[in-house]
Amino acid sequence: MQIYNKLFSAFGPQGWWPINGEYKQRKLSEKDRLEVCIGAILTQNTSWKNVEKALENLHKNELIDLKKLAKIQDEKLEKLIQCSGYYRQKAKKLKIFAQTILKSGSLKNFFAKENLRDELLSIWGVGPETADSIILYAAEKPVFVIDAYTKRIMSRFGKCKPGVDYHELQDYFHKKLERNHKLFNEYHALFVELAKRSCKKVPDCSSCPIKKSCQKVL
DNA sequence: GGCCAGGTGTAAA
DNA sequence: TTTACACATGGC
Repeated sequence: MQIYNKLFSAFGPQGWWPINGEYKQRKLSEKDRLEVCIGAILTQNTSWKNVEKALENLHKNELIDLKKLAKIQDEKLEKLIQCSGYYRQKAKKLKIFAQTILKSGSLKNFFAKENLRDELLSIWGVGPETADSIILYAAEKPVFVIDAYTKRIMSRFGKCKPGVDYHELQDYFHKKLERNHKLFNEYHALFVELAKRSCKKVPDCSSCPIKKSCQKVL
């Protein structure tokens, strides 16, 4: 919580996860939530910049739509999301995702499932981070999202080992923080913001790609 | 030109 | 169970 407070006072509220190019505070629509899911898959090991372009292409073609995604031709979808990298894999992932959700009828129904996280993880192409991003940012339920930034920064802060296991670090946050999806949303966004910034000095960071970022808030 | 980006699935050791 | 590798584009 101390780190959170430092980050928050340094960077302020992030209002995270851009929907259709802007930061929304209001209640998410079904389409908003679907866009978040699609974004979560497209951003796998990929910069958000590239994902934004792909999302824009999908919007233009009215493809933020489960039924359309479920049956679109592979080649067409691949072309639209090409700029986000791994486009053949991701096209397949999006289709499988849409087809799976449709079995429940809607995202709303799917999100209401008791064991939502396991359901998500059983979908091909959805791993722990993608599943948790969807739960936190689309379903708005409190799970803490761990990503490469979080691991790196926390190990810099001496809170974990560099190669810490995903769930081990997630448990750390779950035990320390109150279960509040807005807090988790903000916290994860602050980590990403920190990682994007630059700074002067940190002990032990000579080879860290984000060495310039961390010291500022320490 | 090399490294990194809001990872995941698969197959070999 | 752990490790290595494929997947692919764009920015710096």
